[in-house]
Amino acid sequence: MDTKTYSEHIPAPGSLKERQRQERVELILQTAEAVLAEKGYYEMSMDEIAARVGIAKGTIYLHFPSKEDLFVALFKRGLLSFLEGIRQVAGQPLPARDRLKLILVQAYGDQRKKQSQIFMSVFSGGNLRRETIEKQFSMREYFKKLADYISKILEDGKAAGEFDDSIPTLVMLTAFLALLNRPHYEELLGENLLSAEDLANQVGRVYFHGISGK
Amino acid sequence: MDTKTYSEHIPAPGSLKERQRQERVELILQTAEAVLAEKGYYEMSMDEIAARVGIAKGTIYLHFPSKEDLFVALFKRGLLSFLEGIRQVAGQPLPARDRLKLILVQAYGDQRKKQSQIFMSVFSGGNLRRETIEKQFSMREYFKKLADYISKILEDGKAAGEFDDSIPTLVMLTAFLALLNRPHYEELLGENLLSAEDLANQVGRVYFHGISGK
Amino acid sequence: MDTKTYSEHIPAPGSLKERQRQERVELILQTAEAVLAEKGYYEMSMDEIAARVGIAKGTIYLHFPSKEDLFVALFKRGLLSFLEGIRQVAGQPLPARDRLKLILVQAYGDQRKKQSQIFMSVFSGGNLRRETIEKQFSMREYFKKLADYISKILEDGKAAGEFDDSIPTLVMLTAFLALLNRPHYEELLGENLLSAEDLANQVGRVYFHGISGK
Amino acid sequence: MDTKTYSEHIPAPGSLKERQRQERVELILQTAEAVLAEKGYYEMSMDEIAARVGIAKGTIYLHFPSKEDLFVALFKRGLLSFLEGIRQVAGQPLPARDRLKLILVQAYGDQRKKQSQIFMSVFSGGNLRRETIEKQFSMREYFKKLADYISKILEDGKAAGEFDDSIPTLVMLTAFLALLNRPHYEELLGENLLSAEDLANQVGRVYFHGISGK
DNA sequence: GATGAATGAGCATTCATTCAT
DNA sequence: CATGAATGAATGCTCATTCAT
Repeated sequence: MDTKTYSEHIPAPGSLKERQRQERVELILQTAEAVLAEKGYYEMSMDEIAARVGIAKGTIYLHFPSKEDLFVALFKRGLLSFLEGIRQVAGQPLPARDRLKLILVQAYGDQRKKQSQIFMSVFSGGNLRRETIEKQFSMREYFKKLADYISKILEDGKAAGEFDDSIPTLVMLTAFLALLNRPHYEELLGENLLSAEDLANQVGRVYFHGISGK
Repeated sequence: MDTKTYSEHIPAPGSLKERQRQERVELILQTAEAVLAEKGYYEMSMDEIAARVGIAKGTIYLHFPSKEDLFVALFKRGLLSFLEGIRQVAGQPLPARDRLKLILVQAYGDQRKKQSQIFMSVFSGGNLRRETIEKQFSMREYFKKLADYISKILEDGKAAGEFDDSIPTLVMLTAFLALLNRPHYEELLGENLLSAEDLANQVGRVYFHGISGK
Repeated sequence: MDTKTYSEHIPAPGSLKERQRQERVELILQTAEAVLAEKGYYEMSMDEIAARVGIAKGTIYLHFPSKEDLFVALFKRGLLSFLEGIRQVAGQPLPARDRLKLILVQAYGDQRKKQSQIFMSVFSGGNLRRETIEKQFSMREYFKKLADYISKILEDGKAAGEFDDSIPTLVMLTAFLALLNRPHYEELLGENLLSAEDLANQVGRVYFHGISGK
Repeated sequence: MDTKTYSEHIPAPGSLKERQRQERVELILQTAEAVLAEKGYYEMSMDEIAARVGIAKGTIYLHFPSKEDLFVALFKRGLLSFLEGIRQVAGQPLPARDRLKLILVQAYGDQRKKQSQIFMSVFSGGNLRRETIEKQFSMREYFKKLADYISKILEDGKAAGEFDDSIPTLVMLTAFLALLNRPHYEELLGENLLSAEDLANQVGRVYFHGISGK
């Protein structure tokens, strides 16, 4: 333990104060999210976040003990949000392939969910900050969950005769995970970016049927 | 302008001086590559590079006007190396699917080619440093080439009856590009990382035949 | 001006309110004393004091306009406490040398009197915070008193034939004052710290008889 | 080991570069010494030191890895300087009491030696920064030396019949060490501060003969 | 050309103090 | 009166970049 908080106030959960605090924290998180998305971890400065929120720098430190902690909070939020999306999809009474497609859609964009995006980008961003995150909470457990949700869908699909049960689930999973990163290539190649849905459809089509001729 | 060194004095191309300069530049690039791979852009310091090369910090600035320029040089190198790998594969007298699998292998690892790795990691690392790079040279042109090589293979495949010619090449291409990022999930989920080849096989299998039952 | 609280409203001296205020102030002083003794001025934080007392940080500022003022109040308290100890000793019907020895004991330790300790430590701590203190109240007057008490004892001793009256009282005083600082050397050199009394005895012996052979 | 120096340059001991470096370091030390003496550790800022020296802040960090290190260097310097003074005095062919008096003079002032002063003030300044110092080098060993030099003189004195050999040397030493701190009382009490020599004479007189009447 | 000491803008973090509730 | 969230000036430290030698 390193923190030197002396005043550990535990306010009533529903009180006005507490609600205001929550709002403040939310505002900071949203702003930081935007800055992080724009500039990345190293170029996101506490000064800028504070300025954009319209508060003093010190105020951020009232809610997050350090830049790293703020970042981890952001990442965790993204991860949980992403996971929650998947959980909901996984439980829906739809054919396995439709569920998978919905997951692709979520991963590819769904602009409403910048949170997921943050998660995805950090996530796929190589070794960037991984160490930092690990120090604070175990991602493994959450990734296990993620993998479990997807594996479950895949197995549902096999059971329902939708998917070829001669292919090991793990292989299917691996390929699917590889597809989750939205390719950055597009921005570079092309004029018009595909919508999350269109992209998911194209990718999904291949995922399900492959490209081979008969 | 494409050259990144800014020596005003252009020595005779084959002279001793010039050869030594080239070696020096090469040494810097290789070292920086290693550091970049280990620590990422922001934690790669000019001091460390200089120390590892065994030259003075100022000397780096004789060859690269800034850290960003050095980075861009590195990235470009990686991109060209990757592209060259693809060009070679594309030209080989192999079935299209084998050629595609070789490309996957190259993207997924091929530890001998740290250069490609650098390229891939930066590349898939979200917005990281993209701006910077764009300022210096147009990636678009190179990506166009990359896409062209792959599209060519896909069309070869269609012509040879290997691939389903009712699927637009662009769709195939999009899905293939989405697969090029090696998923980071592995490290998190699992015990044993797959070799580049194994991973390419699994992913390739799905890419070619899909996961659907008949 | 000597009072350090700046409440504009002066309540009836014996009222309940006033008594509670006094208690509050006393509690703050005691706590601050402890923190100051433990951590020193710069590492004593208003947050910690408030937390230890169990009040809000702002409340401290109701009674002390600034950290410096709080410190000065503490110092003054220590000084007065030390002075009071000396006053009591000075008035006792004991041989001069016994009274001096008691003063040494008080200066060297007397663990019960943390207040005196605070005073002594700040006091002997070089220039530390002197300016600050001077801005707020004149120590000179109190030191004059301190010197007067001791000089009086020394002169009592001369009159009683205990001390050599060919030595100017001022010289005796100077040497005595020099001895009042407990040497920190001990902690560094040695195993077992002497008790305040043992140290006073040894130092006193030399003070009274010197170290010369006959 | 924590340092991240990459370029560990080992220059020729007598080279011009090296001499310049020494001068620079010396200048920083002297300036820092002055600031430390004026303001104490916590209010000595790296900015101020740099400004006074007329260099950039970063330059200080070229020579001292942190503020703490700078401080420790300063303290060590003071300690060694003080010790060296004592060593020289201890070896002189003078009566023991004259040697002790010289040591008092040195401790009390000798304005030329601000270094010793720094040492003395930190030293007597309570717990201030002790921890910090200990982390970096063992003071104990040096204090042992200091105590040894003085003990040696005391025993010389006993052997020569100057001092009463019925008093344990340790007692003599303890009292002497207690006298080493120049009393701060003076500044407060009096108009005219005594010169280091006058003070040493007065204190010495009492130390040698005590204040008792016959 | 090399060198590496010097630079200084930039950044995370702390904490005494204020003031709206 | 009491509170404690908010403030923001201050500070230690880093590191890409420059330039005199």
